Amino acid sequence: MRQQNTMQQKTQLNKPRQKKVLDLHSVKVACKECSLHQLCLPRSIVGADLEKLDSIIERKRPLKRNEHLFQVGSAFNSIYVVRSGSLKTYSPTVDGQEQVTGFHLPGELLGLDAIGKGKHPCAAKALETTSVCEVPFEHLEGLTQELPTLQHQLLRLMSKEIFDDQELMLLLGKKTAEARLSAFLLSISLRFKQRGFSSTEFYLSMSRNDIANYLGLAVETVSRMFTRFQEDGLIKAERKHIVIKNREMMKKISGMNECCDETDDAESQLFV
Amino acid sequence: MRQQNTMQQKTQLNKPRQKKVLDLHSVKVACKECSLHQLCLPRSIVGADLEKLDSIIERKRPLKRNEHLFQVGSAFNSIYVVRSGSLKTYSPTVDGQEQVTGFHLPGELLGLDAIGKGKHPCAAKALETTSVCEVPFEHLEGLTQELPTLQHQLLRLMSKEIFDDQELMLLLGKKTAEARLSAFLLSISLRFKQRGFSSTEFYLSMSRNDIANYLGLAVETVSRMFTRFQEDGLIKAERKHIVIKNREMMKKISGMNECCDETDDAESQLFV
DNA sequence: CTAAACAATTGATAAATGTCAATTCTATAC
DNA sequence: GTATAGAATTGACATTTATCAATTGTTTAG
Repeated sequence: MRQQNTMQQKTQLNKPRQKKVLDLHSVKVACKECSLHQLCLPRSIVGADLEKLDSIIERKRPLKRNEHLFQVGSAFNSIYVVRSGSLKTYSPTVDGQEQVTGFHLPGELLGLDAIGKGKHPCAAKALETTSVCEVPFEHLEGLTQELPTLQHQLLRLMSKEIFDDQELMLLLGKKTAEARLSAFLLSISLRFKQRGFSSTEFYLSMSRNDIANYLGLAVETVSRMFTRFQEDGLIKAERKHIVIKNREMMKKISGMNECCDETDDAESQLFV
Repeated sequence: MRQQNTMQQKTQLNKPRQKKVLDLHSVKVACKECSLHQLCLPRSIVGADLEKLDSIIERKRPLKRNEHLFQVGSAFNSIYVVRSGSLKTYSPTVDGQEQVTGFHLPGELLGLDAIGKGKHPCAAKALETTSVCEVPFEHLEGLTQELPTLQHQLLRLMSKEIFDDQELMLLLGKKTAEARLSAFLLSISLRFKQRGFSSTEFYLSMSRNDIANYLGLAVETVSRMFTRFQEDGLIKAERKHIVIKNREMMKKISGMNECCDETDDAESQLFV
């Protein structure tokens, strides 16, 4: 067995049993002690400000696989930060199918798309055991009035979200199946890296079906692409366990801009 | 000749020569007198607050067709509101092509995707003679500290942008060529309607090439779809002049959710 | 541990879309 | 007004991807 960290495991490793241990019943770990602290908090927020921020954040019991964080059309009250595990967001389509709109890894946000209309345009479902921080939006908005840095941070994060969505549109709009899957894997890889996980070896928590749905392809096509990538020595794929073997070639195939590259530095992921 | 209002003409019509006329050299019309006033300003901003807001907004000379508002990679200083005319935004791709990421009609915003990194990830080019309001972001951010309503408005608008992008991703990800084009036309139609233009008859300021590029299709496919839609009595298309003849059928073809429907009320378009 | 449900893969075929090429239409420059 | 370049349309053909069907592998519930 080689070393195979799921998002779950990594989070656990980072926070070995200390004073307060993450347990399924009472999750009450202050922001200061959270394993995602460095990723999650704006650097500039410290001391008393940090206390303020911490005081508004609610920690919910972890979600089990397939449990919903919120449903389509439900009232928007909070935004969420993934602490460990992962979720997918999806919308219902006219024909009763679901359409996957995104995957959310540790340190990433959910719910920003709901601010405008005051209700969630999509549902969020856990892909594995997952814990999130809940940030009541009214409180957050109030706090931003006191803390200009926080406001700036929030605007930056929303802007990043817009930017990322547009990146993805580039992908979905134009490319072939192999370009899409390649770019998808690189995107996941980069996001893992930004959170301190391995960028060359990781577990995909989502099914082939979810990936296909997300990329606008048939499951069979995705499966065939995985096979082909493997034959071509680009990756090693054993079900959900993925090893990136030839990143450069994958970049070429995906037709990615440089901007989607590792040039992204830590700054862009900070939050609340 | 039937009545054919371009975005240009409509804007002119709404603001017949008054005290201050829009001329190509010195555009200095205060927000209060702007034809987009009702669309553009949060209702709640009045009196002294309006003056403040107005004071930070700069008005540039109109752009001619094919002129750039900003280039890829240029420093982010301001966000922009389209007053009349229209623009497209696009990114360069690896193979030197451009990839169209969006079209921007009167009352709509540009530049929100640049806040995060401090530089524009895409370029913006005028599709016709176009005038915009420039809102220096630092000033705006400062103002939001004084005016909570404005802050709320800004967050809502950014959220809407995220929401809209995800709508589009749904489209690009999954659908057939006819679904894409149909949804595209309905989207344009709805946006015209929200700005007070006709939703059944309008001019497309962008070329078939731009549309195809945007939708991730070949020009030829788009052209054939236009032809087929016409044969099927869905639309009447004479080059850029479009008449929607069977909106219901088009909705069905596009596989759109109800949420993209006319249910969108005026609230969602207000801005700065 | 076993059965049953589900997920993933693979093959054969059909349908959709892209590519190449030719033609017509439109706008622009002189 | 005419010439020219660009945009849009149309047809023939090649390629990609979806669909249908069968098989294998994996997880879950009892």
